Amino acid sequence: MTMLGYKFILERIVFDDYNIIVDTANTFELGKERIEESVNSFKYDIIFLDVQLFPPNEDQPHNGEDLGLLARKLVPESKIVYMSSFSDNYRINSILKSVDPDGYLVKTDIDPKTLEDAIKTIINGTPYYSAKVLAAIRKKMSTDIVLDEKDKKILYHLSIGTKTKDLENHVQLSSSSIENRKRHLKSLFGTENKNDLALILEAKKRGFI
Amino acid sequence: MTMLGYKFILERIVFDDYNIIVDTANTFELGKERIEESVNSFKYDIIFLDVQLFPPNEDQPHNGEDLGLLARKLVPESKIVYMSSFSDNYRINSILKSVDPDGYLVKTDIDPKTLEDAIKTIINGTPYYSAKVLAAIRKKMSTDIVLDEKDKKILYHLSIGTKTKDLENHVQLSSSSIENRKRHLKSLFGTENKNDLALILEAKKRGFI
DNA sequence: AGGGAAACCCCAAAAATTTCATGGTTTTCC
DNA sequence: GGAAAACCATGAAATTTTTGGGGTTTCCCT
Repeated sequence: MTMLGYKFILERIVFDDYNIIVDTANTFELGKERIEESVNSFKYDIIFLDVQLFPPNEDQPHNGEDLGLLARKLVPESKIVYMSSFSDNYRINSILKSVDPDGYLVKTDIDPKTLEDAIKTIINGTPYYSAKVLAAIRKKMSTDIVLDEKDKKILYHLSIGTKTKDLENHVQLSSSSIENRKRHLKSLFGTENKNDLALILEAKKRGFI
Repeated sequence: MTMLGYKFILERIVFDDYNIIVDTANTFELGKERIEESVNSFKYDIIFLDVQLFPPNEDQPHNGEDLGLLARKLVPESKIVYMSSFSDNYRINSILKSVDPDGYLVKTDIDPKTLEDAIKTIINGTPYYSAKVLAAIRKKMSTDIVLDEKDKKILYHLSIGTKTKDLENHVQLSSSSIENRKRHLKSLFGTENKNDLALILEAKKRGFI
């Protein structure tokens, strides 16, 4: 439904030199096919992707990030734009890093007017990020805290409720090293001698989770 | 002259709820005064700053970055927007990190229309970065190379022509450690067994210089 | 309130990484 | 052609990180 809504809005935008035609696909497989077909025929100017194609409890292993990576590889000349319904910093940062899309729009940020702006900007070669995305980017750019993969994993697992003693199974470190790193993280985020919740909240506030 | 031009353009923008009045200051000292005065009287909604207030050969130790940091400290409620005439990634990244301004406009990116957009966006609480700035940000966000201060200094000094053997005077490392780090940098940037120029060009291309 | 699990802290040894001095080879440039 | 600079390899020293093994404190459940 929302996909069709966007198709409708997009096709009504008036351009000077362009005329918009929207193809749609509502599963990962269908999207993959569309992209693969486009390789040897008409390349899309812009490919819009949803970050989360399915509810996470489905047994589908693929998501919008994979599709973006595929598109980047097969049709690097097509612009890629994400339209995500949720806006957690971690996901945004992860996709900006791995896919490096030409645009990222959080759905609650956009209306027909800004969508039009976004498209015109992106066609023009300038990336477009909506307000919530810019906020996440800004947080990332203005911090000088850098975390390696292990630190990120620790934070992530703590945030989903994994117990410290069970972290060893996920992070490939001894328990005392994990304790060390947790201490270090807490000092980085200024939550020394506070509990894990304080650490997670601060890390979230600063866009690391 | 350009300052007056901006004042003129800004004061002609029509807002629904706002009415623009522009104060100006064309030296660091004057700008500092204006900001200090504003603390106990009328706070500016937006403070526009030029990155480079003076030609670098003047004996003035202060620049727009210092002024931004001062403003952040004295009047945190005022938005800060940089308008820079040059657009090297290093400077942009540095200011985004230290001052974390609400906007950054490269002068060649903007015209009266985008300036108006920028102001309305910023007043609205969303940061605004012009095209060249977004390009720099995008590069930064999509790389997973992280350099510490010493690496950055090495790159910077190499880029301005400092000889490797003279780097010891600037980086507080032994010459062989510098050689090591240079080797490491070249492998990070994929310029193994190439000369320094190749390294610098690649680092520049990726937004590190 | 009592007891057990988890979280937290401290320390010293082991392991890994980085730095450094040394001595050599290759490249650059006048 | 020759000297300076750049580059490379190696092993020892210094630094940082990891690890195990103590312990105490906090949390949580019945």
